[in-house]
Amino acid sequence: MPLPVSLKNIASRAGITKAAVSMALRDHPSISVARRAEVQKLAREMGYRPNLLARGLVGKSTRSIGIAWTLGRPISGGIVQDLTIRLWNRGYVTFMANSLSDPIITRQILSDFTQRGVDGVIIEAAGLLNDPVLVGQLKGFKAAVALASEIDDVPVNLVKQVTSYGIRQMLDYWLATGRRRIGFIGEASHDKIEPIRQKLLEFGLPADHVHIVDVTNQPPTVNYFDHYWSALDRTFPRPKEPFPCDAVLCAADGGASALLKWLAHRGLRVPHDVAVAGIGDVDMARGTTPPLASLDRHGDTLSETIEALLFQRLERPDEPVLIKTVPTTFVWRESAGPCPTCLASARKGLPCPLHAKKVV
Amino acid sequence: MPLPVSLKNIASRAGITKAAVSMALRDHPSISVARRAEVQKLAREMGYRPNLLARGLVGKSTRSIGIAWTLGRPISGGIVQDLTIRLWNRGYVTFMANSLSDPIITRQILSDFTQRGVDGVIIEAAGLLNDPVLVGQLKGFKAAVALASEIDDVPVNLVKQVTSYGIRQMLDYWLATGRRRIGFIGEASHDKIEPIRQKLLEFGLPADHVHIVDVTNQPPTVNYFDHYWSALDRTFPRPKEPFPCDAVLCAADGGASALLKWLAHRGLRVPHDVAVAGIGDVDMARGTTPPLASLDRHGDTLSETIEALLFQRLERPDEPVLIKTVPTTFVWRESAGPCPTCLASARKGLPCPLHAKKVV
DNA sequence: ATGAAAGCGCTAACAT
DNA sequence: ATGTTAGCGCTTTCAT
Repeated sequence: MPLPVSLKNIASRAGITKAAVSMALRDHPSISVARRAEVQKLAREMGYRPNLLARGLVGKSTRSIGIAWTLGRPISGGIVQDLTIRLWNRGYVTFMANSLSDPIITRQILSDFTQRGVDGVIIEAAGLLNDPVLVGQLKGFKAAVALASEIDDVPVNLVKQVTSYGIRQMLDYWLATGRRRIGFIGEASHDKIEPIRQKLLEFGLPADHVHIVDVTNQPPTVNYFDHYWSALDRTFPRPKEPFPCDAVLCAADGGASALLKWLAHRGLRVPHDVAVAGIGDVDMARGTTPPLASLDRHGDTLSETIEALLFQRLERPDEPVLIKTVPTTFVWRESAGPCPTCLASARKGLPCPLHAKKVV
Repeated sequence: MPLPVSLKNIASRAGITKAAVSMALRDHPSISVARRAEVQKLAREMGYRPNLLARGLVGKSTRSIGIAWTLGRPISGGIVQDLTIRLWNRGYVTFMANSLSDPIITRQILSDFTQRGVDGVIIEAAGLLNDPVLVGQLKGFKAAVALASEIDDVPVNLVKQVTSYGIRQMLDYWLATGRRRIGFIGEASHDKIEPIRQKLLEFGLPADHVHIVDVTNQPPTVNYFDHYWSALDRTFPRPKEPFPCDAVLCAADGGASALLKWLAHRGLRVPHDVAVAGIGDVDMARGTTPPLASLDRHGDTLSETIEALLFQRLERPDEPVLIKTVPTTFVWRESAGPCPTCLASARKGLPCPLHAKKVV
């Protein structure tokens, strides 16, 4: 293996100082154009690769970004991958660490990132932004972007996933199609439960009409199917008792697919007896029976926005912090009930443009 | 934000050299025990955090590992997440880069990793190990581990995923249950097609009896469902023509779930007319109708093995390179055909211990 | 325009 | 035993 060639090596070969070489390579005007070309050619021939550790030590940028994320969840996983590509295309390399949604671990991660001189951090901050220490750490970076769903008044660039948006769409549809006993399975976070309550109130229904199965998804959870299935068996141990809901939102598509099976197993028909929807809109949501309605988180928009806010801050550090919102949207499929387009068309006495034969 | 405190700051406060401080903090015997305690206390009070860039520049370790992976595929994604955690627990931080399975990009990534002085690299090397330049780069790291499925004679630690193992299990089962017209959908790589051919020959069937729909999964593919569905429509445009296979293996579970739907759409029953299996064994494989048989890649074993090989090399660099293999295993579910345990029991004239009522 | 000197924060090799 | 000097590879500043 060829040992690394440094500026000093080039300098001695060229008969000048390493400082001059450094400047020549970066086209500094202090070096004559002829010299520059000469040095650059030499560097290329010798296979010079700058030591990024040394450059980062003295320079103002390490061209690296730290990402602290709760890895392992199918939904947000794609965002991280996408971000990695986007950053690489901008000439930045990514430090990745699994925050496990834990404030202590996240503090350590951010501390490590600081010690490594990253230019910026991206943090998935579900609930973490309540920790003042953590927020203080974030402010220490040249640029920081948080992905959150609730907090507003935080002194860092924020991309806010408005989960409630899609949930409201979904509830409008469910309530309009006669569903009244709404259920929720998953981590019962504020941003998911509250919009349900609100919609119920809006329709003149009691807000405590939400049946919640609070399945805390410990971060390393991969198998949502079994996780939800056992939670359902635990919560509804008696097969003879009637199921209390006529529409259930699940916080994960994998869990929703479990619910579909579980309901069938109990002799309940979807969507006739119980409507079901998930969150995440993974590809296999199309592959369940019936196809699973879901909430699209718009991961592509999310990562695009995160990238934009990060570099906005990196390039113009003095401008005030920004908050951008990205909605979720309701993706209808059969598991949720009758096709909304069919319904709308039927109301006008027309056949459905999508399902001409299936007018309801 | 508190500006970073360096060894120099501590040194001037303590009235000694920064070198002495450095040694005191690391309990070097050259420093009197009393002084060590004194300096360590001072450092703690001042909130000293070593600059890892500087330490890496001079020291022999940056306590960082680079991962070059084809991100975005649901199967291998979990491995990366798991590795990130494992490395963090060992005190290492992870550089993550998306190789997109492209040799040129991967070369750049490895080059960048070198310039940043990583202690080791982990590379998902499907097909990449044929590139001699790339292998040369790998040898330049103190430790390198490659995850591959085919290559054997490569001078780096290798974790070999033996896909063929599970495929052979599956074909034994399919051929034993009377399936003869085997199909494959996905990227028709050697390690997947060859074991199918071999098994056919073993059973005295022509090896060209494999019907291949070569769906190249460009790396950023996320939506396997639609991808496979359109490939199926393209390959079999005429609904009236009989489907040529009685058993089909799909390279991705998401794609397999599309096949299930597509077959139903064509009026074919699964598993009666056509048996179906996927690869990856994602949680939602349990949620299709019928439940989807699959190949378990044993991601946990995979990442555990990668970790072991990496640190084995890091700690004992002089020992010869190792190759460890991890099999895939066939996970039976209804989509593949009748329950193997039922079959085995029936052969002995006993009821199936798993499905007592469903003896076939 | 050109080049030499200083220093980033740290640790290993040297003195005393 | 106790601590200082030298130097990692790079860039910025200062003098010519």
